[in-house]
Amino acid sequence: MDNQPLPAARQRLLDAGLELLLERGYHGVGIQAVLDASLTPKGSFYHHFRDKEDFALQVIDAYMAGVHGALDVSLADVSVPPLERVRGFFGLVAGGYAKDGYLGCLLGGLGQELSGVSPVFAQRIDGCLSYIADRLAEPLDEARSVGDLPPSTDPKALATRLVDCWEGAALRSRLSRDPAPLREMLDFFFHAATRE
Amino acid sequence: MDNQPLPAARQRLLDAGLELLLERGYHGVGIQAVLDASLTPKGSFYHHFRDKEDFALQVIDAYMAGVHGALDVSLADVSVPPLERVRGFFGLVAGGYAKDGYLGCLLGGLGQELSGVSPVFAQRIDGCLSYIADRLAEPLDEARSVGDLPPSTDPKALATRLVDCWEGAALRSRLSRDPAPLREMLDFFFHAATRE
DNA sequence: CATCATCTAGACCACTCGGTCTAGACCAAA
DNA sequence: TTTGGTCTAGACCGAGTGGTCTAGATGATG
Repeated sequence: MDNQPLPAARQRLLDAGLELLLERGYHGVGIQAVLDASLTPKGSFYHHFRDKEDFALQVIDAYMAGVHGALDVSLADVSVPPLERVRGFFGLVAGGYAKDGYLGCLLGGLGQELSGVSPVFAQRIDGCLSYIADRLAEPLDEARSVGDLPPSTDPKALATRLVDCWEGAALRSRLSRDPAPLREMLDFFFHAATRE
Repeated sequence: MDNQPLPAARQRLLDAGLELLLERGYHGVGIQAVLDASLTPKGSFYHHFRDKEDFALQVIDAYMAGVHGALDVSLADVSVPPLERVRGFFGLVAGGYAKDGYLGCLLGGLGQELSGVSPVFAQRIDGCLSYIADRLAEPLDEARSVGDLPPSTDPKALATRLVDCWEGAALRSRLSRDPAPLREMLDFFFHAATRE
């Protein structure tokens, strides 16, 4: 059902929306701006999306598709030590941030802006972050098994902490348009987590 | 010069703005909503503030005045061990979050929403976070001196990491309207930082 | 060709936005 | 009492918003 190639206009709108929402936020982007950026008339927009909220939620889905890909790529190679697989994931993500000029993470941006008034967005984005933590918990558990993390480690809790702290570092990176907070946060985190 | 009591209307507007901006964000709050919430006519608003941007920046100043107060209160008592002073600060901040129903931190909220398009807000908010880290670096340095932190600790870097990770936990707390991410993040952080 | 659903095209609408403007209330000083 | 600055009061404005509507282009199928 989803295997047919996406209509061109729909894909153009999602691509433009991803870029614009990351830069300007939900209320900072008018539908007209998305239309202009993607050279698409308004009729097409409302054919493919129910309204602006539906559009933004589908942009989040598109963003998460990229995250899923990065997770699959990073965590698949079991010949790499588990902690390095986790770091590799964040390396891929940071590489994505670089392409946008270090505007941080769409989940953090929309989450901050909308979660005060929209339970729909709040739950959706909270679920996305939980999903990432769940995926990361597996290699962390493996790392504990092979002795790369202390036996007292709770992999799920550690993964949640890692994702949360990453979002904080992503905010700081966005404020300063600088990748340094991301790398420094990972250095601290892995240094700290491996001690006990 | 600043010692005279603030005009009542100005204070009412700032109070209402703080609450509304935290909940709905910059573009989610119209000036009319601030006027309605503070029972103030529009003429007063534009008498006291140049425009909406100026207003939001002054709301940030008001927010930071509270942070300064919390820092002063928490860090002053040298009879308390330095690491407990730092934790005490975050305890006060978390208590403030509780009063709003765990909507997180205004700096994180406005920072995410506006830093993509407004260098003014980006630099202002980055400066606020840096200031907090600077203040926290002092007790962390003291903790290192008395042996509560490893000698290899870089107090300024550790303080910056702490503030960044706190902002990430505050986002998560906002998404779920739950204080747990805040406490868990602090537990992890202090456990980790005190190991070598 | 004829039919019909899908998608493009953009004019149009009601409404809200940030911001301006004028009028007047209030009060201290002359 | 008159003056003049500060602050309140809200009508008003142009621009832009999200969303609707009708018309037509397109393309697969009978």
